[in-house]
Amino acid sequence: MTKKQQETAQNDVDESLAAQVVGTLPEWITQLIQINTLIANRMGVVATDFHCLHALHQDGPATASVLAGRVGLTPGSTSRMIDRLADAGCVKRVPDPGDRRRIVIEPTAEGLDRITTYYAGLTARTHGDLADFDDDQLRTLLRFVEAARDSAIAEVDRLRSAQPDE
Amino acid sequence: MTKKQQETAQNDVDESLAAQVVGTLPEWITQLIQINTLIANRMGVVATDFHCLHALHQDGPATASVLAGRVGLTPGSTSRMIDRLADAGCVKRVPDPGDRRRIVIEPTAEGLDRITTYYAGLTARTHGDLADFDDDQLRTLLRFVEAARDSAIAEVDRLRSAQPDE
DNA sequence: CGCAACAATTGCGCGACACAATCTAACGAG
DNA sequence: CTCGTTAGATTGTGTCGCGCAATTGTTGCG
Repeated sequence: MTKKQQETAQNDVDESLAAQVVGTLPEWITQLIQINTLIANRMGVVATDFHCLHALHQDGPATASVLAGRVGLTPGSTSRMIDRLADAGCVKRVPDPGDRRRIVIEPTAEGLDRITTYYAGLTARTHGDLADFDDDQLRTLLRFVEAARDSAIAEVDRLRSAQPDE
Repeated sequence: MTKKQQETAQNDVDESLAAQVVGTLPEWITQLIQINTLIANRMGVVATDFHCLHALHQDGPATASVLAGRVGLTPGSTSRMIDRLADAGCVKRVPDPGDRRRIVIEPTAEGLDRITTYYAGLTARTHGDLADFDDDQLRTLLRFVEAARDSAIAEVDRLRSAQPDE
């Protein structure tokens, strides 16, 4: 438990710590999913809609089909989802002048405001949690979070492309 | 950018780093939700069912009504969800000998196996990500993840209890 | 011995999603 | 220039999960 450990001991602790981190993540994820659902319901939309609004915010405006690929929905479901988000005033359909088949979906200022507003509670808590860490530690956290995000993206791609039961 | 900074400069960097972490989290969450949905579909159940199975795994067996409270569903929906999970062989209903009204839901070994199996991909990636950090850094990560999990739990409680539009 | 309270389960309607068909627009071949 | 093909978005149709309310079985209290 001291700071100076042999490599073996350190490896043991290392694995134990890593396992603890990995074990805590699902508990965290479970709660985050709950939060997303609760926030979406408050916005008068479904969790998927909120997810879509997130995707628009993060990766920028996109057409319906591209958006369908991002959130993992069929084009038909995406079209109706856009209807709901548009009715809620969160997104707007912008026809593409260059190609009249394409219709770009972009979030409205109101839609983006709602994301930050409804997320404010969790954001504040997270900032509070981060206040306990110094600069170097924050860099460590950022490095991990970014790596975990990239891993999650890779895992989504794998699950999407791989055949079921394989 | 050097290691010796005035307090003001350090605070600036600090806030910037914290903001980066906070900003990255939603992107991560979005992917994690996707993964949960994809995994659930592969298991032949809905995302909510998988969520419920998680809750059983984390907090132990529970009755239907308690479970309903954990996952945020009505008792009726919970009952049918248990039907689906039972059909899939992931949980079993165990009558309480002491109170014949109560029926305890507990995950089967097969159900727990499926969680670890389907999560194996992401778990492996996460372990790979964590391999880049030393012991002290892992402690930092663990501390943050646990704090974030607790904050998420607190936020769920807040959103549940608070009135809509407030 | 009723009678209220509790726990789990169904009857019912709403709505989100997948699948397939439809419609418009752009592109390419002759 | 015209027609067939492709791409993109939308709309019928069915399925199914969920919330709400009523029902059944069980416990405990007066």
